[in-house]
Amino acid sequence: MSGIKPSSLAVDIRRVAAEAEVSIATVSRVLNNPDRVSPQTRERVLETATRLGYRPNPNGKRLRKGRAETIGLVIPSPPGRFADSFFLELLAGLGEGLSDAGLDLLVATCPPGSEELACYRRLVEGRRVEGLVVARTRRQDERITYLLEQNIPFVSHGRCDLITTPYPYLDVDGQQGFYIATQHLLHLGHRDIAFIGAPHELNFAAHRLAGYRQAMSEARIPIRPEWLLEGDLSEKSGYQLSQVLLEPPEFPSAILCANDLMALGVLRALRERGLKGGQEVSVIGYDDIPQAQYTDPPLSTVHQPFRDTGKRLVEMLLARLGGVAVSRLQEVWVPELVLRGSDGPPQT
Amino acid sequence: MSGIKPSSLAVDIRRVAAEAEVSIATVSRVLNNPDRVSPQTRERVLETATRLGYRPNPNGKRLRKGRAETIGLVIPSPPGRFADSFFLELLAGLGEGLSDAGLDLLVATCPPGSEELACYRRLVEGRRVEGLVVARTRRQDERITYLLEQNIPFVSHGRCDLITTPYPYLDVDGQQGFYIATQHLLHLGHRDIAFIGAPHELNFAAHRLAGYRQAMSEARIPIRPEWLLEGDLSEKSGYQLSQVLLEPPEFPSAILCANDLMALGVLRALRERGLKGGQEVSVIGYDDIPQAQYTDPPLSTVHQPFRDTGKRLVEMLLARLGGVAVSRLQEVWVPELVLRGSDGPPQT
DNA sequence: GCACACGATGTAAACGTTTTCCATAAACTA
DNA sequence: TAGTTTATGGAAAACGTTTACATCGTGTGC
Repeated sequence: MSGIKPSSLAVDIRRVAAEAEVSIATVSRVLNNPDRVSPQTRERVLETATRLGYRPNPNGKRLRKGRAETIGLVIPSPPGRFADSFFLELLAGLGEGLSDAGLDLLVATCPPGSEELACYRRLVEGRRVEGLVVARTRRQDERITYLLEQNIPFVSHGRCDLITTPYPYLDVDGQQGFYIATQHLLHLGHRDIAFIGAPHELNFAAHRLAGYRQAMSEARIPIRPEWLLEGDLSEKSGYQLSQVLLEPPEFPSAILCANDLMALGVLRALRERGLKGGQEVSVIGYDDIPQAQYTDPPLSTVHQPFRDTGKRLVEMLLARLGGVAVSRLQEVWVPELVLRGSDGPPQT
Repeated sequence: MSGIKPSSLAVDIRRVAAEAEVSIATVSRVLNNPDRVSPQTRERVLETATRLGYRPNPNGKRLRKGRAETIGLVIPSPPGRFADSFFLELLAGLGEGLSDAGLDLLVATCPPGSEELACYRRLVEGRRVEGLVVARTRRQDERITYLLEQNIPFVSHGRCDLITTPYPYLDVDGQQGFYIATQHLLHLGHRDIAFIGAPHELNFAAHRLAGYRQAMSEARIPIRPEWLLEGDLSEKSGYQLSQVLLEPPEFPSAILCANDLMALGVLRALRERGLKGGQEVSVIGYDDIPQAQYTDPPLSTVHQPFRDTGKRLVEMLLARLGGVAVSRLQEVWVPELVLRGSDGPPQT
């Protein structure tokens, strides 16, 4: 019951003050407002502080300042295995900027669904975080509305098209990304382009679909409804849906997938049928996950700079915490089409 | 500079006390030692607390209790892309148990190398966490020695063979895993089994290699040094190393890979050379990552229950925090060989 | 030489809890 | 009935900071 006793008592501000023969106020000032104390005492305090290895107790500080000094990220963790490298990359990007700013990163995981909002509530209403990053937005996202309602600083990775109240976001333009990708296929001569989309509640699903639609419509090519599918972003789902696509006597000459994982599934299905990806059927994914370079053929895809995104999200959140207006914290980045081996002209 | 003002003032313990017409001490007792207060006042306090939506300020509590109520995990984030789903799975497992225990999870990311220890120092000496989980241990792991020296509770995912001081760990027996896997190949009739290992500083690298060695030695088959390679766990590395393996006129009939990612690379190399994995060359990986089910052929591998591992790690850390002896917190799990399509009898 | 500002530091009051003491009252024991 | 335990709840002291305010020289302008 007693637990573990710390090896040595931690040194607190009093100790430093006593040792440096100043008041604790001065010690605090040296650390927080260095210019408000004379150079000689500042030096002396600084010296004793480092000598004693003084580290301000974060809880004392947080209590006094009324700040959590922590930002939160909740990661959905579906049952079963999930390898969404997206979140890991985002995490790496976030971590980089945060520790510099002296903020901690609190990560919560929760099964997607009804418990998700409860998880946000715990962080926000329990005052455990002073800001949040929300990722993988849905078209109508209860998390965003909740956070807006609570008036707590946050930044969103991705927009929510159905929410009109302004909020800070950083999005990568999925419509533009797939507009370019589709145009590329069209220029190669494709006309029979199928589309495997993402779950329609996800905001980016609509965007990527819109890009495809826009390019097709501009080229005056009608979209065949049976070639417009919706997957669940998993490799398996891409595999299964392409079975359907490849079944009829006439099948598409190109398949656009809303993410790379599904594209991987499509490539596997092609391989099984003895079809060469990039020759008999072109495939283009979205995200540029690490494996995309190593598929057979290497996957052409739309690159998302997840890590840079994470870094920028931190900057934006910091700005928001500093009081920068929401209107100045809305960014949309243009993604880049990276061509590898899985696309080519249609075979005649 | 002013930042954002909270929409409403948070309700504190005083407010609840006033409203319920008791002292703040009683309110605190109701929440922490419910049986030390009479049923009727307890009910009254509870009612007003929920009515007002009272949530104890974690920083007040932490300061008073001298506990961080937070455990830490530092994730190495090498520059460039890293898709180590391992950490994400672990995270999911950890998260599950932690929030139940009322503990927060602080995640830090840092580039591997010299900065890593500094990151641990920040968490420990800055009293930001009251316990840690360390993962992916090295044979001689400075993190472990540091934490032992600081006498701060932690649990390790994986052992450090070169550290003799006892410490709490949960490991999956890599030696046993690859012993079984190698035996399986031997029973199938293979004699020419190559091994692509992990970086030798990693602790599990030694174990997995030992399992392979043990089985080979028991079968009295000498190991050809040119078939004993070391990769860096990436898909690319597996691909490149298998180029070397497959080059000579006589090449191995089976390749054992210290992780699945490298096995994926081997499968790709095989495919490029028109060799069928599981027929011309058997391949067995380690980890059982999600993609393993979807490779061509599906990858036979040694399953690691990452999520369960994470859950158990939390239990162990909680026990450690509660004062359970280290000797009772050392577990080694036996992994399971899962056979899919990438292994088969050697071709004669 | 005097009022006054100013720079440097100390004093003390928060921040929101938990917990150790007490005080009271009620309920047993002898 | 006196004395002793027991249940209940209040008062107040922490926990380690930051910061508003007070203090005290010291130099400046006139």
